[in-house]
Amino acid sequence: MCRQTSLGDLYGYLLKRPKSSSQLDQIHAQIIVSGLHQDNSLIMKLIISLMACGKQMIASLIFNQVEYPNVLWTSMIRGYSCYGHFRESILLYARMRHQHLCPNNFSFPFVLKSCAGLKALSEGEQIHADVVKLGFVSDVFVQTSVLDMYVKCSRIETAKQVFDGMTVKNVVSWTAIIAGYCRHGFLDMAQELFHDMPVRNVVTWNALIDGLAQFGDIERARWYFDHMPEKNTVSWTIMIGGYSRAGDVANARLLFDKMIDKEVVAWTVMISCYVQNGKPGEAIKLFHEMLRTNIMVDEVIMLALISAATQLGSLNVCAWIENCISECGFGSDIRILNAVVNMYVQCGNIEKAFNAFKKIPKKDVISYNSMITGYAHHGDANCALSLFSMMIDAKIQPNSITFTGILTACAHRGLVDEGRRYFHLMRDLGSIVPKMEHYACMVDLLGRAGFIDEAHNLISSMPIRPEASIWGALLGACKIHGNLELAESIAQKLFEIEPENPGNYAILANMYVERKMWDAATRVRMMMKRRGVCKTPGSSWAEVSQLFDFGCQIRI
DNA sequence: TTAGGGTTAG
Repeated sequence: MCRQTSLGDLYGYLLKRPKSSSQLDQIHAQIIVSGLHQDNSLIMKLIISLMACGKQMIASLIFNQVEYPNVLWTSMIRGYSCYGHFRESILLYARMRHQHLCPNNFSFPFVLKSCAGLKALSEGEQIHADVVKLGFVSDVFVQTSVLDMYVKCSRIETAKQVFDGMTVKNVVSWTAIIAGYCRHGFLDMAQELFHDMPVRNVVTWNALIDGLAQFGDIERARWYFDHMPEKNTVSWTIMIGGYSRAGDVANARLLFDKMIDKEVVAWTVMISCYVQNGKPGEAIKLFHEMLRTNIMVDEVIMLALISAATQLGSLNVCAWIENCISECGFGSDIRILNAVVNMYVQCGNIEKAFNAFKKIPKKDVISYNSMITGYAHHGDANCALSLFSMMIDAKIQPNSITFTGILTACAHRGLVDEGRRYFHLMRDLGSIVPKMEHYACMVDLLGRAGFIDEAHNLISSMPIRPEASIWGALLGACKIHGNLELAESIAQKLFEIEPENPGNYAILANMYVERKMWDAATRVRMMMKRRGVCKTPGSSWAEVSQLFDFGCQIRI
């Protein structure tokens, strides 16, 4: 760009929406050199372009240097909102109001979208108050945004009140409230409004079909799909997704094959359909088919594919996926990198999981949790614990899932002292209130190691009602350590809480058999028969083997 | 301003 760039040239460059930030730097420099840095119209285009390529910090600096920003406030609010910086968008709106500046009809839809995105109801309500106070109640754009904000913040009744109060409604307002009812499962209300509304567009039809498909009324969804006046790719995709959720892979594929213009979303839905319905091989096959088209692979389809590989459990496929990830340039997407760690953990290859973990440049709590849990299930408590130390050193705040992993690791290896220490550390370090699974680990750990009273006391001290699995762990410990008296009282409790679980009967009966207390064993066996527990399907292998020990006939 | 995709720790 030459130094004597005209104003027209600068507009031209900005209207082309250049993607490279170095180009934008040059344009910005040129604007300054030309003394146009207070030209709001030009700066507005620069700000939007900067936002589009993720340079919101620079956009903000430029904005702050403009003496009379006027309409630029809205540009900034819009830029933040459109590129997902919802918090910044709301904060800027607040700053604007703090300076007693008045938002315009374009500011509201964007800042309200940010509130919706964050489910920031309280902020949304304050902005709604501004809408009323500043006289935008008859603006259909603004009112529809208010309505939609309430829908997304799960305040469907308030949204309906706003809708009813609107003096002017358009197809978007009607669609927004119908989509709101669909989202919350009020399908009758949605259908009533759908039939009442004067004009419908394809978005309205799609919203209703999606609602019906989401909530399982796939046949009615199909009826609307077949009767809609015009379909777009979204309509087809919604219907395929509906069949997928209903487990109807054949119909999903039938529609997918009939689709003319398949874009990446449709491919993702079909691939996920195979994954969610236990056909990961088909998912991979379909992805290969997609690669033969001109469709661009994106992060979302890559995550669906990782899911397929995780389910498939083939290391060759995993390696191929890793290759795809680096070829596509997704190597810095933390969601993808975490999913890869999990993929190897689930496939049982802890070394490869750790290699993938090491490659994550900026690890987050999920990265650490995936790996710690991987080690825990793999029985490698030392690695799990040292990773925990690394996590603390890296200033990553552990959460309740981290401690579930740590306590599981301790329980697997019988590390009682460490388990006790981490159980207490949980509160001290992270102010984390122990949940059911933490208590379950501790009871299992203490009980197996023979600290039955301590485990029992821990259960008694629980502020939440212990689940059957907690008592089950203690019953198992009683069996290991031959504490019949406590086992009897726990078993009685379990017979009431989960009378259908054959394992509890089997443990108690086996304990009687070990002591040659035949009558007592028979009583348990009779109770089990009376309740038809033997025939309960879905027993775990541990339970089944216990039943065989007990001499009970079980049909598998 | 309204409609469609995925995922990770338990």
